[in-house]
Amino acid sequence: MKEFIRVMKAMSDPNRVRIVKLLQLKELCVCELQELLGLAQSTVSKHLKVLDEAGLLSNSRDGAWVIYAVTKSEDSAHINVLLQELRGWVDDDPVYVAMKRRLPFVDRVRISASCG
Amino acid sequence: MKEFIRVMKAMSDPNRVRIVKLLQLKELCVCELQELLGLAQSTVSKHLKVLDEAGLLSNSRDGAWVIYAVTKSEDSAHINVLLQELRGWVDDDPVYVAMKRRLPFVDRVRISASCG
DNA sequence: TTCACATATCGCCATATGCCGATATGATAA
DNA sequence: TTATCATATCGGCATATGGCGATATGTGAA
Repeated sequence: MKEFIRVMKAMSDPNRVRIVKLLQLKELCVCELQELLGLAQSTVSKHLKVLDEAGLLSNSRDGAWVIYAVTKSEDSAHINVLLQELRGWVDDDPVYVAMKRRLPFVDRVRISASCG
Repeated sequence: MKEFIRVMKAMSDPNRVRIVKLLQLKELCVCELQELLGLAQSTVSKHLKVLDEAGLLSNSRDGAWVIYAVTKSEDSAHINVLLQELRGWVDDDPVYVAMKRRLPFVDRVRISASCG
């Protein structure tokens, strides 16, 4: 029950849902999400923590950046069903649509790749 | 988005999840749910309103009782998927298991059927 | 080491949520 | 009609949540 509630609570906020849906399109670092969402960095970080603790996201470091992605592990089939269902459920949210449009133009400059 | 958030919020409370799962076994009136959940009547009523407004439940009158049931309408395929997923997801919650065991022994006396 | 950037955490505030008791509404029985 | 039962709504209280700015931590560049 606890796990289920954590997942539902995690998905109970529009900005968190938008984060998940953006990550379903492309893995992103915190600062990219911050720019897309237009929220304070601390707020984005807190949202990511909530999603992470619900088992919805995974993350990895790339230099100074932390790259977040939708979890791909097969250990929670239920979560995968929910994420799959989400794809077609909330595609018409205007705020999300606008973010999606801006997505290609938001990119970090990778320090580790910009030495040359 | 709004509808999705409403559904997620509705499913973000353990007692509401238990209500849905009990109703998946058998349609019930408010007083039966009240006894099973061990909550105040006003609290149960409020929970039912939240679930109802999320499109998860339907209700009908039977005399003085209001009988609640899980919605069966096909108009929201997403909700049906979620409800179906819920069946196998939260079956091990001890509180729910105890309620399930008590379910056969909790019943209203239907006024309209107890005249003879 | 020292600086700058990316991220995480902390403290605070406004609002939302879950609970209850009290009360209003709806329906049946007397 | 009046009394009673079932349900819904209201008001209040304690806690949870989402937002921000300030600050701490982690990483790479100089």
